[in-house]
Amino acid sequence: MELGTETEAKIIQAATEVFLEKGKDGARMQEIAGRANINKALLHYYFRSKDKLYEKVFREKVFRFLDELFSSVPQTDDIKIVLKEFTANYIDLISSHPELVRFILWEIRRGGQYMSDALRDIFAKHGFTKFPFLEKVQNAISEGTIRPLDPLHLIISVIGICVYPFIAQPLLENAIPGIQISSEGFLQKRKEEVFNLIWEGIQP
Amino acid sequence: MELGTETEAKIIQAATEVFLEKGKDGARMQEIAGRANINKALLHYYFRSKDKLYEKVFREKVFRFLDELFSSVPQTDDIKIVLKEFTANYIDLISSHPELVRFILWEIRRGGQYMSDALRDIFAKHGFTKFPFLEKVQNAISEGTIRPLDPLHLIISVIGICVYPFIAQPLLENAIPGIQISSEGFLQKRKEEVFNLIWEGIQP
DNA sequence: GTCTATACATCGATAGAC
DNA sequence: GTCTATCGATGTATAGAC
Repeated sequence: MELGTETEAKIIQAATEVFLEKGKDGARMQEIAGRANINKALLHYYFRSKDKLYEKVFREKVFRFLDELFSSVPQTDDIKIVLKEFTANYIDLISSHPELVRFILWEIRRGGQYMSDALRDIFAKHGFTKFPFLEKVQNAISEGTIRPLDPLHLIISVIGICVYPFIAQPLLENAIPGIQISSEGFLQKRKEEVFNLIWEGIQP
Repeated sequence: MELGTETEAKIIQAATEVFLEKGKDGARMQEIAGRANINKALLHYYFRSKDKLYEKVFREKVFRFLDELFSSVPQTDDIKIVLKEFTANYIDLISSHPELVRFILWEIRRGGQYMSDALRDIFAKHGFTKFPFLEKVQNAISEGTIRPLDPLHLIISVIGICVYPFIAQPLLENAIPGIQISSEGFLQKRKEEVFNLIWEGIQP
């Protein structure tokens, strides 16, 4: 388990920037080398190919993101607190890594294999056998805290509600004058509206 | 206003396929020519460059999609019917073009200019001055049919809920064994769960 | 309009000096 | 480890015969 050299770190840094901006196919090894202030040959010395470099960058970025995401699932069994905190944390997390959304979208469009692998790794690391959410929702239904519903669909909806504004960010900011998705004001309001909609939507 | 030749249609068809599969940068003119059963030279005869061809394909595809989407907003003022029909229609529409959705979203994260242009054109064509939804929601709030909330956030949430399963489709189908996003069973269930969550979520 | 042949640039990747 | 130089493949685009 090495820490990696300084040059390696510079390459990863530069590669991340370029891959995020241009996508895998649009990215050029020349540009990555340029931003890292080295030459192309050195890129291939450290990482064997463009594919390997991309995989390394993607895995690292996404793994950290998912790790942070799943660490933000509250420990309590109180479904109201779980939902409130998770949505707020999730929105905060995404808003502080807006570029990453594009990266992940790109990868999913390509088939989503890396993402699935990363998810599996995260599950293994945290010892999950299923979405940590799922069980809490099922329990809440059994106890009658929330109305009967399909937990899987609820989770999909919650994630969709949280993540969509950031996916559509350029479009929304272009189509709706004055809106600023990443502004503190919008995020604050968004968290309230999201939680209210979901919470009211699942009352018995 | 010509109808275009048969060859032109073949090219558009092939180009659409390849661009959707590989993205703009990943697409190769050679492959497009191959699928259209012509040679590369003819591509440049009909469309001057790869850029022009891409723009043409994207604009056409997206315009039709948005046109269909906005045509599916029900005419009635009954907010319950509006929501029920719109979500159902929207989910149906997306499920019949899942690759297009992922493509559009990726394109949006690239800057979204084409999309914004297309949106503006659609608004102009239908004579909208704002989201047709917005006014209906505002009226429903004034009449007390639904609780006070921010209409803009509601719309964002509704769209997010509908579209997200298809964005994450490859990931979901990989991570959750047995799930089939585009299957009739899932879609049917999805429509019910989505409407229930939203409708219950906005009750006074 | 459609083809073959080819120009020209750029890509990822490698060889070899230091 | 780091560089220059360059390879072979492939990309977009064009010239010119038919």
